[in-house]
Amino acid sequence: MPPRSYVSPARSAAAAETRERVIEAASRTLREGESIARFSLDTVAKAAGVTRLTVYNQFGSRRGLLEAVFDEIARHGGLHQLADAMAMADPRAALDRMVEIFCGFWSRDSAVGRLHDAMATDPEFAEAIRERNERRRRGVTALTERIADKGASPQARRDAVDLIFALTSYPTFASLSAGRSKDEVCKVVQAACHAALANLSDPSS
Amino acid sequence: MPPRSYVSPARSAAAAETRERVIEAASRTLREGESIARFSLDTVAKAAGVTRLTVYNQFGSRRGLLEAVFDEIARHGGLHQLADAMAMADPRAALDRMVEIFCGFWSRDSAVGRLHDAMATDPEFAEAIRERNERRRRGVTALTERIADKGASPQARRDAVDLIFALTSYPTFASLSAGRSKDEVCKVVQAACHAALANLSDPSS
DNA sequence: AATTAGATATACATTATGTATACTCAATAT
DNA sequence: ATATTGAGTATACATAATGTATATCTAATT
Repeated sequence: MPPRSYVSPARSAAAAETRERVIEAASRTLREGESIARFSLDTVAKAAGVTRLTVYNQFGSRRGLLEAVFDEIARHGGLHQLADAMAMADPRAALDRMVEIFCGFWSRDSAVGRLHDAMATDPEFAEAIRERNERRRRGVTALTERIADKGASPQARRDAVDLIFALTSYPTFASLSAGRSKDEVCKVVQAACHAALANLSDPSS
Repeated sequence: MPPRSYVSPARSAAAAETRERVIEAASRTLREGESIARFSLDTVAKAAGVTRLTVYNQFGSRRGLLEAVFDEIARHGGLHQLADAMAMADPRAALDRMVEIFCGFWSRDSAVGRLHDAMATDPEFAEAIRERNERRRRGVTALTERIADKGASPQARRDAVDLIFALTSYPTFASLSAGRSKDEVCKVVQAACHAALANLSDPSS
């Protein structure tokens, strides 16, 4: 008697909707809660109107849920604009645009801050987020290579990339956000990035 | 029958020694453990050869212990050199020295990284650490004011201060430390700080 | 009409923090 | 000398969170 497994459009649609509802409840809980420490699956489940076990059914673990929330935020965070930015003719303008896009991303949903907090307590989640940040690093590297003079040393290039990577990170954005609008932070970061690149084109150093 | 309370030199000395031993065990546990999540008072107590309740006796809470560890690290972290640095005649040289001192501090004991992780889960601990960082901010502010031209706008000064504050923070240090020695990180940060100050003295912008 | 996927109900194991109470023992005070 | 005190211990308990296990319910499919 072979099991007659099947896929059910109605069922999987309902499951997908449940999943969405849980993710929505989770990001809302992250946004409104004052610390990642108070973020429990129990709270999320209640907010979504499901059982805690349903959350485990859908995401496997707390970590799985957090990753799903991050990916959802990333989907609506405007990162798709990066492709256009990278395609710009002027690499310096492209970098400015990239900074703008990431400032928009970091500021769009305050849950990203809480997710960065979650990196501290869950090394595997931290690794997952770091991997997602590699895209930003690759973008910075590509633009830096396009900007750098032929004579610029590999070390100078690496320094510029790593510095710009740090400048465009969430922690830097959060630090500069005290008393500044998103656009103001953006300008400060852009200026700092310009300065980081100055060493690569001006051989006077 | 009034209670005849008293202070015992021998007892309080023994208690102080116990306290030291617990702090030492805690920082070692932080250093060797791979995540703040695995840092429990139970582990620390066993490592120190005392009971968990003794830890509560001495520090009141997990948070109290973490603050004590941070303060102990700060005591031996070379921050006392800041006074000399601030007294230097050339404010730019003073800032370079300040960056050097903080790079030394962040790199001296890897437990500081774990303590910064603990900020994510405990808002009150985070606030306590932020207060201790205010000293750095004040230092940066004072030096920036000494460096800035008379014509530099208040906003430009604030931007420089906040950027340098972010550049000299632990997260930036940790980010730049991937594949770099302490001294190499120091040089990168110093150069970035110089660039952040350029806008304040060169009216060509 | 039987079966299946998703969700629920209930229970349990484990790990932490934090509090409470009674106890041991060496260091003090009278 | 002897009672008392402070630091640490032993044991127990309350609470909260993650994660696993098992049986059950219900609507969608075959």
